[in-house]
Amino acid sequence: MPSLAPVGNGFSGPGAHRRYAGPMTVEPLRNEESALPLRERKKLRTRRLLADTALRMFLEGGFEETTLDDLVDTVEVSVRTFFRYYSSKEEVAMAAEGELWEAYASEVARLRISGPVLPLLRDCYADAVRGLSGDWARRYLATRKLAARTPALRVYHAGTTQDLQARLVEMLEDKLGVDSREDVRLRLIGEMALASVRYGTKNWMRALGHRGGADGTETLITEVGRAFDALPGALSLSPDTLDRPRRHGDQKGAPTRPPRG
Amino acid sequence: MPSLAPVGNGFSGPGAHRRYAGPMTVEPLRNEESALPLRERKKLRTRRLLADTALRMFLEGGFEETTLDDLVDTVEVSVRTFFRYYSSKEEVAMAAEGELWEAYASEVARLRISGPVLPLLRDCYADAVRGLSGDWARRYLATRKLAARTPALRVYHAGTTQDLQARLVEMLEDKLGVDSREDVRLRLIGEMALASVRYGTKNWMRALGHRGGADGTETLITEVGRAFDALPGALSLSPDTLDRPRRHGDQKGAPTRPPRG
DNA sequence: GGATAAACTGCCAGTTACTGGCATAATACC
DNA sequence: GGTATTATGCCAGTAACTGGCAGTTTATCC
Repeated sequence: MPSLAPVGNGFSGPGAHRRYAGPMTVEPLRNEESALPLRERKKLRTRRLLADTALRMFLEGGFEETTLDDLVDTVEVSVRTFFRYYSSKEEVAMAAEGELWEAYASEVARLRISGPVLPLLRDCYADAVRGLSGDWARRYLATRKLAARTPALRVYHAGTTQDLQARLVEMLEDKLGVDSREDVRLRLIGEMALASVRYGTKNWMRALGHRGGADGTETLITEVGRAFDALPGALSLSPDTLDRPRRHGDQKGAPTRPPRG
Repeated sequence: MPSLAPVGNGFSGPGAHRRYAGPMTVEPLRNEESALPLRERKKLRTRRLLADTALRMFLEGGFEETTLDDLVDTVEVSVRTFFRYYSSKEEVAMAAEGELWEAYASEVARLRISGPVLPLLRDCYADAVRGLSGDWARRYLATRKLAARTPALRVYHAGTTQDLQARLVEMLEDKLGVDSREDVRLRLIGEMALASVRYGTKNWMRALGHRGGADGTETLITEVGRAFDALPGALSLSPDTLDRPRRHGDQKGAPTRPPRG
């Protein structure tokens, strides 16, 4: 067992249990969902109601302050049932992000590689976002805002991001036929792809914070794409190559760094 | 309050409490510690005993399986006291990494920037590692091995790494006199520095896994340095630029990716 | 050296996330 | 309409963590 990449069983609901491994949030169905067995539709409804209610309550009352009992009382399911849908309080809070990660992973999975890898990964992200429902962007923005002010969710977010990255690298290994342990660049590509996603998303949040979130989807894609494209230029960053005049002089204490050993 | 960067109060022991924010593991004293007030030395001893014992017990009996009561019984302190030294079970397990992060951050803090930033960050890492005690490399290797097989610790690790990155970027902003929101490259530099650290460390662990961990310190520095230097080459990765002949043919299911929208 | 102040420690009782087991109820299948 | 499947609820339990207070140890001041 090389690692513990997220499982991703069929979809939603009662399934595996493990304590804190990668979440398995999925929800791949959007339009096809009317053609589902009645029971499945009910489960899906519960699952969404849990995520939506949780997000709303956490935003209003705070993540730590809002107890799981509060949530399940509101949704009117038992605690035990909650844990058959989500494996932790963090997971239900970050459900929207879980959907994105799943979509991204499955875009990369269907990818056939020719040409430079990094732009391909950028396009996969765009396709993934476009594949999500119209309501998604709003939920995701709210989710990330909540996470920004909640330490436990920031940690959880970092964890799922790392998991996703591991999955991407693994898939790229297969597709390119190389072992990431032999070619340094492969794993670094994974790092940089996720770095771009993180950074682009941060800019997106800031942009949408002021103007209302009209069409978040396209803005998000633009920002993340911009981050991807900025990578080569970032490598050579030095004081001399800065655009804007930097304020010289006071370096905040600490003289030039003396050698340690 | 822009974010919740780790506090890093003086050193060790009973102090702040918050639930899950950035850890504050420090232990900056090594040789000077004999010249400490008696009480401080005692605290330091307890703190180290907790970390060492925890690491040993977790490695032998598993992180989840070993309970906090087991630990405090062995060390012979009360549970309440434990939480005055470490703010979570995860933190005590990853204490060695906490020390590294603190050392890295303080190296960067004393940095005066001239020339390309990335090589400077690479050297800071080297200096930080060299500044840690001789025992440290062994503890760190054990810590990371434990984390590799423990989901909760992988998540925690991802969290602290993100926190460190945020701190680095913040410090670079100050030193360069730019706002990372205005210059994309600044934050991406942070992403890539941490990416190199992560990746280099991974290689180090693999290298030291086979041959015993003779002098881990220098090997670690070498591997991380190598990862830093490989960054520019990684950006252009494409099937054509791969060194080794890639196995063609079977792309594991999934035909060429059809456009989604 | 002894008294006062400060800091560290232990105990207790409580909250909350999370889990296994089993009985019950709802749905699918025939 | 009867039966197998599967989701749900309840119960009791564990383990991480926290606040409060009392007791003890160390620093400080005289």
